[in-house]
Amino acid sequence: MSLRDRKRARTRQALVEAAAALFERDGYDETTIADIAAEAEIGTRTFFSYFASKEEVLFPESDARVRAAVEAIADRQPGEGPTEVLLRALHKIGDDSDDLGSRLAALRLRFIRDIPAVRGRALQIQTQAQGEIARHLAAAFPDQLDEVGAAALTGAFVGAVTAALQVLLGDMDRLDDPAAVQAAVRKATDVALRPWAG
Amino acid sequence: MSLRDRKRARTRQALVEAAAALFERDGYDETTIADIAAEAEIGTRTFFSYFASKEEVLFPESDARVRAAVEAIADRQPGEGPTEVLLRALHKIGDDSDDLGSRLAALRLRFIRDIPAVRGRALQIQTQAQGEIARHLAAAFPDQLDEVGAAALTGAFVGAVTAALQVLLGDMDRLDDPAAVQAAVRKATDVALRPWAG
DNA sequence: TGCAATTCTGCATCGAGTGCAGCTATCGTC
DNA sequence: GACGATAGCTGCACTCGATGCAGAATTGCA
Repeated sequence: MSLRDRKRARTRQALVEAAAALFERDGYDETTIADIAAEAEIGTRTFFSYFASKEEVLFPESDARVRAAVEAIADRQPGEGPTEVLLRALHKIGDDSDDLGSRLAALRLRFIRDIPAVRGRALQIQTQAQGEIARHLAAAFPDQLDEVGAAALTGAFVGAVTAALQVLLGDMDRLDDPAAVQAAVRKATDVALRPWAG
Repeated sequence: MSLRDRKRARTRQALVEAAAALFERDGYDETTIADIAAEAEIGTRTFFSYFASKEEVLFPESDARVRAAVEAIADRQPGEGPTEVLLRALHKIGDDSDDLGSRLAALRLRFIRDIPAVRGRALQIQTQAQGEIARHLAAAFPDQLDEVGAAALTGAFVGAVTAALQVLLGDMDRLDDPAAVQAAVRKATDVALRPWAG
């Protein structure tokens, strides 16, 4: 890893932390990109060479969950069918929401709930992730699933979990309590996926 | 209905049609709100007293589908369970996509696919609709469903249909062919809801 | 050390969206 | 039909997100 790359990674991290701090202190709308860039000690213009928009800085690891799911699909046992594999993949995602304790994760949840632009971006990321998972699932079970069937199955699972989670988190006041959020995630996956578990 | 209201409705309609015409001719990004307002012969500032954002003008009847679904839930037969009612509601929505033949509907589909901001807004509208349907469903079956369960069930159905439809429309080049789109919608609902139909 | 390739940065610009203040048109009443 | 009251329309100024561009600064490599 060259000096350039290391420096770039450090600057990126600094931007995420600066944004988190300012968002936390002043709120999302009240924080401008110029503020964030200044806090991270870079030029305003340079922000956009790290993140394409203001929302992106809230989702710096947006493909981690897809990787986890793809991994779970690849690790399938000989006897497993598509449903079991997908269930395992989603449970895995739910379990190792590694960064859930971070400041950024709490902010993200709050802003997804409160700021339309952030909610829209989150939904887009989720839709894209869902599509990629579906394609991997279809590729893993070519004789049991076509593209459309895999998308429908994945959409059903993800849609159920997301909707349940939304209700559970919707009337929670302390989104910054990792244990409570983790419990909600677990309950959502349990409730949503129960129909298929048996 | 007063003169004021009629005039307002007419202006609103004029804005939708002006936007459709300009979007069709020049594309979404290339059309400014000032253009749309000028075409509809109102001041630029006035646009925002009819639509809160540029995307909104593409979704002028965003609550029609929710109304249809709520109606279907209200019309339930004595013997029906939540699943059957919800299936009927979603099929009804899929069937009477009344405006599907319109210029605006074709544009909307294309822009949902191509323009991130529009896609984000569409996903938000869908999420909200889904939530309202779930609440009505929970209210209709208070002893069989709680809020979370109703959300999960609705999310599973809507998620499945949406994901299937996305694949089917994704590699379609003529989104302005109402028959083809209608066929895709029908196929998506069939494929996605088949697991529950039996 | 010096050259080439990236990266950073300020500047100018555009468009979306908001607050405000004044004007115009409609409504209900006399 | 005239009248204030109310709601809607409009231009203006402004903020902020986002992009293109060109020059300065930094890093990689010979």
